[in-house]
Amino acid sequence: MASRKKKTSSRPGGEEFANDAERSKADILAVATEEFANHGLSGARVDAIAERTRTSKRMIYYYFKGKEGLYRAVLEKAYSEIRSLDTQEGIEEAAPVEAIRKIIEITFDYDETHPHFISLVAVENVHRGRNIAKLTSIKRRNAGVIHVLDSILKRGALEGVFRSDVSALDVHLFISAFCVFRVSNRFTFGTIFDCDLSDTEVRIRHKNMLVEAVLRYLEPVHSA
Amino acid sequence: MASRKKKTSSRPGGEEFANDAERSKADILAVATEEFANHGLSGARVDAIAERTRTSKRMIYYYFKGKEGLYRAVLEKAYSEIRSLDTQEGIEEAAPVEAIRKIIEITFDYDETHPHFISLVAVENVHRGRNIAKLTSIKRRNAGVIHVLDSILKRGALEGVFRSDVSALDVHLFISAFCVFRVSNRFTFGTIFDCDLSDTEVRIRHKNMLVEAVLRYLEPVHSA
Amino acid sequence: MASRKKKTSSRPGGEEFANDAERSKADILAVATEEFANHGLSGARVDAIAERTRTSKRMIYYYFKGKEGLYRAVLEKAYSEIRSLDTQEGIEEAAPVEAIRKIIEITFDYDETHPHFISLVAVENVHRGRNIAKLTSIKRRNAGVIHVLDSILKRGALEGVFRSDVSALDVHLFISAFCVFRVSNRFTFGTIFDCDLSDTEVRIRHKNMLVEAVLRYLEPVHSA
Amino acid sequence: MASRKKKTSSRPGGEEFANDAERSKADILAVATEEFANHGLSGARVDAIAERTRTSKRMIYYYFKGKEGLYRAVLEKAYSEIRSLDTQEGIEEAAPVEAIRKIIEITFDYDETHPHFISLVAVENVHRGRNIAKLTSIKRRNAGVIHVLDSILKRGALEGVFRSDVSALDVHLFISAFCVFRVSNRFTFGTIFDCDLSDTEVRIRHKNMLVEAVLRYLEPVHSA
DNA sequence: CATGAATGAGGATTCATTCAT
DNA sequence: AATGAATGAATCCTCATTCAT
Repeated sequence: MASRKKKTSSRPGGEEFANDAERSKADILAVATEEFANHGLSGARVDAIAERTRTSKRMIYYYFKGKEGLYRAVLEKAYSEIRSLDTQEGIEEAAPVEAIRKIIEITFDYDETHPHFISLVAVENVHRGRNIAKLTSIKRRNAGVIHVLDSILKRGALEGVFRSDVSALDVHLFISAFCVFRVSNRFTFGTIFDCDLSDTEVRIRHKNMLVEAVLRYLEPVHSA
Repeated sequence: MASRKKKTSSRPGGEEFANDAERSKADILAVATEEFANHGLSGARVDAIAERTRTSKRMIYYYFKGKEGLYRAVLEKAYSEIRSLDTQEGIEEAAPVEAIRKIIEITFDYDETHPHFISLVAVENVHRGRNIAKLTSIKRRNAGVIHVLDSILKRGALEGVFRSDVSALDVHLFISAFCVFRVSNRFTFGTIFDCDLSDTEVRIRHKNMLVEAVLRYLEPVHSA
Repeated sequence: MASRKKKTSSRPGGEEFANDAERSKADILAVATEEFANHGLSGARVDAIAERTRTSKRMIYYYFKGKEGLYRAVLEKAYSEIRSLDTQEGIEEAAPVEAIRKIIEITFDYDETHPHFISLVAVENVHRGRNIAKLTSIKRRNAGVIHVLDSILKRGALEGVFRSDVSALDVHLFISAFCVFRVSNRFTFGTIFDCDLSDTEVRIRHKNMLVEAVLRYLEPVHSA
Repeated sequence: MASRKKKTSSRPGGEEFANDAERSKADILAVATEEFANHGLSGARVDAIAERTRTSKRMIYYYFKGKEGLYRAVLEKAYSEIRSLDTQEGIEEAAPVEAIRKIIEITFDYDETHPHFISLVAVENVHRGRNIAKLTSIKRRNAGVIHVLDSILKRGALEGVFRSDVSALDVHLFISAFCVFRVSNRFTFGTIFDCDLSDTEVRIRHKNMLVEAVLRYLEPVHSA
């Protein structure tokens, strides 16, 4: 994956690609991500992907073995690009309530700005998660959120601001459900209820709504 | 007069199909629903559908014009089968809190027991809602929930048990997001976080969680 | 396989094909036989076969599922066309020596006039008989020769004109080896030894040679 | 002077290769022999050959120009390895009958132990001997058998133990046919007649059978 | 209203080979 | 004398659809 010797690298250490091969691969992956997100696994056309690429169809097979290999690479890349919450500055140190708010906002904004990723996940679920099951790297990386959430919840419980009977996994599910659904189902929901979920005002309202809902849910049981 | 077992309808008015044509159509639709849900729009094979059917491939074209027509019919049927909340007895009359609980439980259970429907909606969203936009009947039927919710929310606000600054649409989105996500993303979520969302215990916990979260969210703003 | 209803048959009961489907299949098989015989299994091109056919490439897949299916059909047909010695008139009744002579001549002439069949068998052996193993019909049909030979050898032994210590299978192998080799290896043998095995004079000489060799071999052990 | 382990030849005159180049060539040829024998000319894959080799695919092109060049080199090597009967000690001096027996046994054993060679010859015949025709060296080398056989036959005729009306070429064909066929057609013959021609007992029986058949055939015409 | 046979157009993949160094 | 990366040109195959009855 990393560059080895080629001297076509622009600047060592920069964001640029080490060489043409890496650049080509990235080019193919970018196009393929869109195609798979917009047409599904079977609906995406290798020809169509190749045509929108700087390279040829042959290269897709050279680099990714086949359509399915490309799809898996796309899936892996999409999942790997999620900036883990672990690395987000300030979350671990912030007050529990603020940390939760921050996590929700990051999640909400990420999903909002990465509809292709959301689509890809939908596609993968239609295919019963067959491919993601084979990509063990994804598992390790993404399960990290749970630990972060867990420590915040525990801290909040100790401080008396959160109830102590909720699991991090459930909270994550709760947050994800809302953030993902808004994006994944924007077309059917928008059509049926004549609304535009991508509208800025709506987006802000929904983000606040989720924050409020989660925080209220996490509040310790009201003393009578 | 060349058909063989024409007009085998048992009794008009019963659950039975009016005739073989209707029975064949329903047969095709049932199989197609599964295939489209499990393989997506492009992934589903007309041959595969025909093979699992009592009738022949030719009939699919006869009844539904083509693959896309069949897909639309499947989509329409899936949406039409959602028992509208309007018709659910007791909801309109129940106390607001109970009505909300009831609505959530019905929604939760419906999605839980209709994964094909959830899949189909996911498929349709991958295709940007292109087809559902053409099926106006769906719009009319499904928008009904909003009215029911709206009247409950209004009633709750009047009675002082609900805050008055939330829209029915947002509450519906909130509820749907959770219920749908649990089903639509069960494979990726289950794989990444090593959990089984279809587990009975988990299901009950989640259902209660949603009820509690929504009701807490709807509570009037706490007086300081 | 047999005609069912189509009325395109020229004359019922004649050598003609029952309908277009059968005619097309036979057409494809004839061309494919040549292509597989001349280029091998991998060397034969589906496109090339289709082009020399009255039908299209698509039909090959329709009728024979794929290239391998076509190859197997070709193999089966080639083997099925060997007129079994059982049905040859006069052999069972003839004097043992004459029967053997007749069998050799029939075998020799058949192989001589069916180089494509010989080639096909060579191709199949290069592929370790993988396909013929699956065509059980061939086995049944062709093993018949052994019974005929066996009864002749037994009769000859009883009459005292043949020795009794040779098996029908070995005699068949002996005869086949010579007849097949002359055809299967005609190119390498012809090139290396600068001779033309298809020359009429040579062919006659070889046929007589084989007859004489087999009959001498079958002679009862010379009393000293 | 850029090569790494150049000129590693151990001792001139030994069995070792003169250098790495020769060793690489031999390595490629050995692998290619198997691949061409087992999959035919078109069926053999350059990639597959390269993969099983110590060197890279590029070397095949470097040394042999291309797939066909490699095939020809394989063919040439296979034919060149046949130890000419000329060099077999004792044959020319032995009594005619013994010489014939010896020749048959050598031929029989060689073919039996070199199935890849037999396969290669079959492959070459499927391709109508196109390539062998271009390899004149093969012709010179292999035609030697005929001279040896011829002198033995002549000697036998003079001594009165052989008839004088048979040509060396025909006898060679006769012997080769049996020996080659047993190996080349072992799969189809074995499958159809449910027998294993590689069985030791069968092999011995067949070898004796051929010796006896040839010698009986060569016997002077029986006086009445 | 019903159907088995046929098919054009396009889709995924593989092949032997060459390029740049 | 040696090589890893790249590729144009086929090649096999599948798909939704229509035809003829």
